[in-house]
Amino acid sequence: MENSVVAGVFDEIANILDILGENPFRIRSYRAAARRIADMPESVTAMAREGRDLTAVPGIGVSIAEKVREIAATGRCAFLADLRGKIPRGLPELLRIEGLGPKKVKLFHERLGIDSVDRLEEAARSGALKKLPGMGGKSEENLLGAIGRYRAGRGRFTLSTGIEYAESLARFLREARGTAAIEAAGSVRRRRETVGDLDILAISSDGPGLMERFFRYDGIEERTARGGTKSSARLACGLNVDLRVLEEGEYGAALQYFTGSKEHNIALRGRAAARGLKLSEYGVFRGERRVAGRSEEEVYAALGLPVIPPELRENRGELSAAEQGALPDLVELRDIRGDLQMHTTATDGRGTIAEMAEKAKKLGYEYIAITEHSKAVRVAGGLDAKKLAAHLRAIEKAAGAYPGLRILKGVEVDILPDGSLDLDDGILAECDLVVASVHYRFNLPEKEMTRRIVRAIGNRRVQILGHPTGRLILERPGYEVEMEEVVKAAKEHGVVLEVNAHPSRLDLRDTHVRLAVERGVKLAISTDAHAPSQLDLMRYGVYTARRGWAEAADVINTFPLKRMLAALKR
DNA sequence: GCCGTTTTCGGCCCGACTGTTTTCAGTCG
Repeated sequence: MENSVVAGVFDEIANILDILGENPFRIRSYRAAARRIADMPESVTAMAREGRDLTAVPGIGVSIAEKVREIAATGRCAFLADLRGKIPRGLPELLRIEGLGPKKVKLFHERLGIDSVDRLEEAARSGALKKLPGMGGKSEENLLGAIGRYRAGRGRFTLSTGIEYAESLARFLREARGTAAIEAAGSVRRRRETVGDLDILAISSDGPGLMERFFRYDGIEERTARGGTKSSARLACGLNVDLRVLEEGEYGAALQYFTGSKEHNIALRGRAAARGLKLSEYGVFRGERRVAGRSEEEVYAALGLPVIPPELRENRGELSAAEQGALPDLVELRDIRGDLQMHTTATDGRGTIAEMAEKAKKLGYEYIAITEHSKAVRVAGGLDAKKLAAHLRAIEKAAGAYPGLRILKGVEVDILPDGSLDLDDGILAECDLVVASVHYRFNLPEKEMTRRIVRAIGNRRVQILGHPTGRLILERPGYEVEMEEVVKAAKEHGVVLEVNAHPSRLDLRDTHVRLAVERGVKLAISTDAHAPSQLDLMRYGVYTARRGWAEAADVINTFPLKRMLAALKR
């Protein structure tokens, strides 16, 4: 069973306990455990079945370990079933509406019998809500807006959307007079796969002027707050942006604080407290005196640590690694020497071989691989053996025009439902590079899907496993597969796992990258480009690899050609 | 519910903002 499912159980428990008005610390424990489990690279139910000690996992104690074992054994959780009976089915969903927390959900239900988004909207429209204590016309109005946004599913955005707006806003604001620093913090800076909003921090000698300019930004739809140090707005795309103007002496502390993650900050604050210090967004304090805050270097140094790269700040062991001087030397975009998955007009790509090669040259690459779909992918016009053979010759011919760039003759062959490949051995043997991927029959039971992929990995022609879970961020979850088994098989057969750099895929995801790195399995960061411009998406794959603690040595397309080819051998 | 070089009991991060108040509750990050 996927960890996200187990995490979902504990999140739901937390939500219901929250509405019931339970002890907030007990609720926090369930949420912390849920988050911890979702982040674990190993399958927690598998650990339970193997009889391993789950209480060794931080955040999991006797009670939650017991529930995990129950879920692993029976697929259900009696405690949750019991809780569900205590409140109407629709209440937990209401918590997902912006500005609505457990107290109000409870109040609305007790006083007006509201148990669904529809009934909530009705009550808001009829003016019934504003008569309740603590509510008023403004609250009602805001709630209606939030319901609309919730319905539009505008909650989160892909990292690329977040980064594009963050960079555009920063460029725009940098032009304001008196702006000394401008930077996006938050999940964008940590390069999380999705972002909920933007936190932009600034130092300015003219705060009001900067706020003024902020509200003149083109994409702004609505001003939602305006204060001396903080203003907020919602962009037309639905993204919320906070702009904070800070003093020089607190900028580093604020950058650290607003970059998060929350979990990293909590751990860091605990570390501060243990040293008789207090850490807040205003600095590191000993008593009343600020001892650090100007820069992140200063803040971390005051706590006896080197600066931790933002991508690692998830409280997944980065603090102890930093303490021991064992932080990884993370892979960087400039380490990348080539791109090992892309498509051309021969199938569903929108660039010719020559156009892809031109773009690769501009990026300074030493090599690329053209990896066309195989015939099972009908919608993409996948190639059969005969057409692929012709295409391989076309690649050879085109390659002559690019002496400094090695163009590998590749294929992205489909993994059929039984784990066999869509093309036979003869034609695969003619390719320099075989990437194998799943493109249909996603709904196999986990065991079968795992068998399917593991069998493909066992095929001696396969060198890279493409987008290993098949997910599309914010659109569909990946297929159910035991990643532990996949990584194990990859290790055994010397198969490389792809980190697909497309912002909607980022697959392997960060926690799976970490698992692969820990097990010594090599990675390839590939854009899967379907147009020349998409070769620029490489940065997102690098971010994801960094979030998984990958170093250049873990990523084969940071190697020079000869060494890269050697790494593909199996 | 979790956790422990001060604790196996008694803590658990902490401050800003909003909308409602007449000193604060709820939500958010």
